[in-house]
Parts: sequence; C-alpha cells; structure tokens
Amino acid sequence: MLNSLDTEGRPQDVRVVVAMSGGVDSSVTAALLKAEGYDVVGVTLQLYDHGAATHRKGACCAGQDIHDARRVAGAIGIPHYVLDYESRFKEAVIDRFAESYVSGETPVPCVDCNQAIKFRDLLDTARELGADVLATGHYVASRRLDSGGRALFRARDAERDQSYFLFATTREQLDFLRFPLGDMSKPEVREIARAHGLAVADQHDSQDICFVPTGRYTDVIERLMPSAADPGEIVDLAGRVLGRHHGIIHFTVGQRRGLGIAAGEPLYVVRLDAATRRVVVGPREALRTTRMWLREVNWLGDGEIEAALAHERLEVHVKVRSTRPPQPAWLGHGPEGYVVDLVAGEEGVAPGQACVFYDAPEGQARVLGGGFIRNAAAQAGPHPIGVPAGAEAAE
RNA sequence: UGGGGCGUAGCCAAGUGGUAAGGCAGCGGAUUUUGAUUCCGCCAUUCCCUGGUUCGAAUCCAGGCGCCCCAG
Repeated sequence: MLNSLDTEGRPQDVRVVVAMSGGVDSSVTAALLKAEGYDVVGVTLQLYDHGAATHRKGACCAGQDIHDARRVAGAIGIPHYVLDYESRFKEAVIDRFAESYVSGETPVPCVDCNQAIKFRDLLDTARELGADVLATGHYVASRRLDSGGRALFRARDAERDQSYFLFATTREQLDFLRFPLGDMSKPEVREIARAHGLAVADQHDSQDICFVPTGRYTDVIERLMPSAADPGEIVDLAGRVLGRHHGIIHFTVGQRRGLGIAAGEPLYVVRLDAATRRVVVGPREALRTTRMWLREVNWLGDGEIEAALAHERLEVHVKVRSTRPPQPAWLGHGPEGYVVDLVAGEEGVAPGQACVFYDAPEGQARVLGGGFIRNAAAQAGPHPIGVPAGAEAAE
C-alpha cells in the first residue's frame, strides 16, 4: 500500500525534503506534508543577494524570503537549512541568461534554474539528507504509471500551470520529485496557508525574473557584459535602416514597445541578428510562425522519442510560452533535428524560448517533453498532414 | 526674389468661422513565476509669428518668417 507520496511505508518513516522559497506555495507544501505526518525537512537556497532590492515584490530566494521560510519552518515545526548556492546560480542561471541575450536569443531562466539548481544540486543535497523524495510547490502534477515510473501533467488549475518551466525534467528526477499542489487552486492554497496560520498566506505572488533587482533585466546583462550595449541598426524586412538601438539585448521577437520608430502602423521585432547587431522589424503579420527547429529535446512520453517518430510525425499540442493554451502541432524529426509545425501558427516565437509538448489541448494534459527553440520561421503554404517532417525541405 | 504649394503634438495627419479627430512613438498602470504580446489610462488651453475682421478664428484678411516645387 503506497502512501500519498506514492512511496512505501508510513508517513513518519518517509523523509521529505521540501524546497522552500519563502513564498506561499512552498510553505503550504511543507505544512501539508508535515500535517500528514511525514518526516519533513525544509531547505532554502540562497541564490543571490541584492540587499535592499530583495524586498521588492516578486523576489524569492534571498534576504527577506529566507527569513520568511525560516519562520514558516519554525511555525510548522520542521528542521530548516539554508544553503548557499549563489555561485552556482550565477554560473548556471545568470551568466547563461546574459549570454543567451547577447547571442540574440531570449532565455527562460526559470527552466535553467529548475534544471541546473533545484533538480540537480538541491536534489543531490536532498539525497544526502536521507530524503526519499524532494517536494516543491510548483503547480504541476505528476502521477505514477503502471510501469513504475512517473509522468508529468499540467496542473489542475490551468491558469496556474507551471509545466512550461519544467519540461526539461528528466525521468530520473521525476521519480524523486513530488508536486503536492498540482491538483489545487491558488485560492485553496492560500486558504490552507491561513488555516495553518502561516504568515506568508497573503504574500504577493512572485513574478518577473527573480534575480533582477531593478525590474530591468538589461541592467543585469550590461553589468556582466558591457559590450552588450553596443548599438546597432533597426531595419525593416527589406533591409532599409529605420533607426538605431542601444543593444540587441533590449529586444525579443514579437516586441513592440521600445523601438522608438513612428511608422504609420505598429512595428514588431521580427528577428535579431547578433552577428550584425541588427534588429529586424515588420508589421504584426510578419510575426506569424509555423515551423520551429528545436534543440536539447527532452522526451517524457511513453517509450523512446525515436520510436514514437520512427514512421510518422506525432500529433501533439505545444506551448511556446507559459501563458497560452497548448496549440495543435506536429512533431517530427528531420535532417536538422526535431521540428515542430504549428497547425495555426503562433506569434512572437523567439529562439531560446521553450517549446513544450502536451498530449491534449486542454485539461490536465500529460507533458510529453519539449525543447529549446533553435530557430523559427514562417512557412509558405499549408503542409500536408501526416507527412513526416523530415521529408520536407527545411527553410 | 517670376509662378505655384505648404507650415496643426516627437513623427504622420483630420479639421476651411463655433470652441483641436485618429494613427505611430513616448510615459504610467493592469495582466504574467521567462522575454513578449494584449488591455486600460495619460499625452497640443493650442494650430509658424505679429496684427486685423468677428459675439466667436487653426479656419477670413494683411504683413512677416520658414520650407518645397516649377520656371530663370
């Protein structure tokens, strides 16, 4: 008989490390598991330190938040450790973030943080602490499969679903991870926080990039890499120079504001060319993207991805950003790697962002995996359904 | 210094006697555990200047100033 965490044994015999950020969600996660009788240990990572800036709303994992986590741990009666991960966080998340922008891409630091910090170093630390599982407050669900492994699913609360940021989670990590909030709504979580008398019950939700103290991510990049502010030209689709800019790091595909060019119609960033430092702009129609080439693809569906794509393209639903419902698409493998063709197209698809696969357009769809967008392009004309992606000419 | 045209917000632009549309850009906010998008709000007491006519002028008149085009 398995317990609520799908492990063997009575709760009191199961050690659970909870990653506590100091926010409502992870606090409730710890409180719930403790209330169930598990042997809960709270761990908070100090990821950076911006002094006074850590008081801003939306920050996590530094300064005040660490105190909040410690206070919650004390209130619910669990041991609590604070680990200094600043240098690892800087290398694995912040530096990569800056390098990505400088190379003309648009990074998703939250994915890096989960993969390089929380589900790697923290997970190892949890094992060293003798934990049977590592629990986090992410809004995502994981369920045990008959085969013995675990599968990842979208959160029940679609508005809160954080599966987009977790697509790179490996099967091995998944076996050790638990997400108790995956089937709860935010109001329910806050209610539980209040019921447990947690001081963080009404704390503001975190948002924006946690390690950006000023609210302007470009400040962080320019401090790390001064050359990032090198100016360049803003050109239209035909190559005509419309204006100048103060560094391509200020732009991302799909961006409208900040161009400073008064054309009759709104202009959007269509693509970035890091080599020439050119920002190419065009009308909104030019943003429509139907084909994406991926890299670092992680497969979480049944079996091996190669087997799934051996004979034909796979019908999937994909998200190219966290806040949109999965869109119908075809996943295939061509000569240049994995390719995704969007049936209806999406706008503002930027290299560096994640493309996450799901098995359904709505509900608690299973996360089949995903990859980082290497390149994206509009494709002329409709493509025949059912033809392996690799059979078509790429670009 | 002949002829014609024009001068309204940072840019484009409506308005031709009744009390300054709209778009773009910009700024602020909402939304958002990535970047964006989107949405909402703000943005000319004043129409190149100076006089005049009129109850009332961006609109009519006169004189300046500044641009542009054609012709020399």
